[in-house]
Amino acid sequence: MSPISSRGGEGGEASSQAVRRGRRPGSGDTRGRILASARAIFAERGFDGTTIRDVAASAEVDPALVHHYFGTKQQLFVAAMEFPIEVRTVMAAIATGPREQLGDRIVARFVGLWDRPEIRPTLLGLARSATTDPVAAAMFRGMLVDGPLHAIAGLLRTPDAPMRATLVGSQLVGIAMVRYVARLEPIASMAADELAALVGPTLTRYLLGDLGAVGPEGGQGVAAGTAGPASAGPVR
Amino acid sequence: MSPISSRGGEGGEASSQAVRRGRRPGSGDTRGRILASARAIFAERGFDGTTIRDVAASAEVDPALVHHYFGTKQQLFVAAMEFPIEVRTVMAAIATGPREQLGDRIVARFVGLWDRPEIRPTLLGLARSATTDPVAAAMFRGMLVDGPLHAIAGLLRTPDAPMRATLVGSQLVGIAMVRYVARLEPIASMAADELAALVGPTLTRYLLGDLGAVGPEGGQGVAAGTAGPASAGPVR
DNA sequence: CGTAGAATTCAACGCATGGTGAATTCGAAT
DNA sequence: ATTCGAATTCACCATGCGTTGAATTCTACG
Repeated sequence: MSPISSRGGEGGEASSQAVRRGRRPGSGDTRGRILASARAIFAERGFDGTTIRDVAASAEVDPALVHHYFGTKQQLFVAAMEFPIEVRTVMAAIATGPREQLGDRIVARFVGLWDRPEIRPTLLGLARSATTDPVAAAMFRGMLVDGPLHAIAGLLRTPDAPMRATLVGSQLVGIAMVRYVARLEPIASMAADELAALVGPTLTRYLLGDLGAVGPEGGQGVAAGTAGPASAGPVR
Repeated sequence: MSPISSRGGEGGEASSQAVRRGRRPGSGDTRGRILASARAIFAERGFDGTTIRDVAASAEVDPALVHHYFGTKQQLFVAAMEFPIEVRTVMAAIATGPREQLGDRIVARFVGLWDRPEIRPTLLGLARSATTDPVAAAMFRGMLVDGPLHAIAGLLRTPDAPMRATLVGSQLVGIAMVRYVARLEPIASMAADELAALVGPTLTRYLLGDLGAVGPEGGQGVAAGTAGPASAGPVR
């Protein structure tokens, strides 16, 4: 398609600085450009749908250079999808405030993360690839479940904490899928705080509410008495 | 790997009925076997991760035969992921019963569908592929959103029905992802009715509850008063 | 200036993939 | 028995992919 690589070499034309090879003259942060391109394309098409050649083209670079910097495609993916989230800070912000709005704060932080343009491609790429690629699945899981959700579960003292945390995870994943992957209206275009007001109570109930006497056999989940946490009052 | 296609032809051994070609002797429903294999592999690896050769091998058939029956790979996908859900019946079952358990019934039906072994591969395949493939996305959307969700929204008479329905969709998608795709415990192994009891109230609130005075401009969403539909009760 | 090393590209290998067209074999109708 | 069409396979093609190794060009340091 593109006439770029038509390196015919016909005719004389020896010294008219035909093609550039070897190291580039000025050229700033090439490595960074590759990484950015990779992030964008992974976000758009997922792991399988992304080709190293596309990444290279988008970064205006030879495919071999991609390998030179980041070895295999999987390693490139890992490098591109890695980002620094200050889990500690976020958790602290979530834990602070009236408890009947715990869920609202979680949703707000969650959506707030996705709405940050430097972060969204990463999360999108992970989400798009996690359904297929095991590495992506592990990263996504480690980023949502083993991180914040585990921490949240730690805040609760009840034995059914894992279940509550997983319920929260399910609603969060659903929001991410509907709002950012599928882009279903009106949720896709909704303001963050509005969404938080709508979905927050769900999470609050999952975490602190009375989920009803459950328990398949022996009822280990009932332990929490009437409400959940043995501490003062669950929901206010 | 498999020594099957080692058609060496060494030595004499001319007439010992060497290799089978052409039409097979007895052979029942080959087309159906191909379809079943396709469904299983699509469910496991998604659209991108599935190769026609794998499907053919799993059905013990030549790859060309797959093309013979179902043209392109996309068409095979569409054929394999199609299934008859009696949306009408399901909807009727959902609409019948006490309205404060509307959500429970929805969750129960939803999970009930996923738990049926003939149907799960289809839904899994769609879910695994929808994040990447546009065709799969359209099918998934048409199956969940344009089908039941739209119908549910129709039951409500309020102007914010689409929003309520999409919220329901988000929680359902989240459950599907956590329970069937990611297989996170304890939700993955939970009994259907137990899950329904936990998540049902969320959906009931999304559909009928007072979601708080919302509205970016002009608060149109309040219409539902305290509980929701003002009519005698579309939900019985 | 000279030179080492990093950055960058070229050219290609090997492989797997989706797809095609002709050939072969069987079942069923004539 | 012959014939016709469906079922099934073979042998390919063209393409695109991830990856590699050697070559080239620039920068930085002595």
